Amino acid sequence: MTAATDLTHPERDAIVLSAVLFALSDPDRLEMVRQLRDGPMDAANCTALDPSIPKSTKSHLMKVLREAGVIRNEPNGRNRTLTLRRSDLDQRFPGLLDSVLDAR
Amino acid sequence: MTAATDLTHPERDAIVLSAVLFALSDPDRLEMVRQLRDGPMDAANCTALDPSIPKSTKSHLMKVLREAGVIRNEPNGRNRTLTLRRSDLDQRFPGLLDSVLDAR
DNA sequence: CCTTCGGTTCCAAAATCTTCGAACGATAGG
DNA sequence: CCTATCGTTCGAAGATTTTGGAACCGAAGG
Repeated sequence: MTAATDLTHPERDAIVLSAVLFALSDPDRLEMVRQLRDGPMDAANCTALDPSIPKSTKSHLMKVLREAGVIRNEPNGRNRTLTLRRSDLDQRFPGLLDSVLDAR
Repeated sequence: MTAATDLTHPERDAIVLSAVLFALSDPDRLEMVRQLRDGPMDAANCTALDPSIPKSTKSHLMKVLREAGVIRNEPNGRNRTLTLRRSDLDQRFPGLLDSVLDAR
């Protein structure tokens, strides 16, 4: 049934460089990724640069990151847990994520 | 009159991460950057994935890379020399360029 | 000079992305 | 059950990018 709770994620080997770079090229999306650096978070606590954006907009930002393979978005009770796909990204594109996150 | 030969380039410290990631997120642009990895090239020899694209389109691809601070584009006789701004990028975002170029 | 050879600029059309309200879905709690 | 909460999906409008033809520009060569 592909309920709204089962979102699709690309396999590690299907992650595409261009899509990852594009996903990270937006400041709001990058900010969210930075917040996930130290571990998973509930979506509610993970905010974009402007925390007052509508939820549909925020949902779309998460979607771009998820479809690019940057984050995982899984149901967790009545909210959702976001996880940075660190090891998948590190294996596929060694050094990329760290260099982006370390950039000031 | 700011001749067409004097194109503007951002200072090293003015290079913005988002713009660099965006510029590299296009396969055609990335291909051109890869070709510059081993040294400067004449623009005529540096091609996108599809070598038959119109010259105005190619010029636009180069513009995005240049304005993001990824490449330098300087007049050279009656053509132009493209140079990857490797040291500027390495100083500003250590490891980023290599990790992108090393990605298969 | 005049022409040719790269390449840029201008401009408008097409394609893609972003934004956000409204409707919907699933879960936990009363 | 019923409801409130958190998030996704839909759809349409707005903004940004991409594309490519036509005009233009400077440098080199006859």
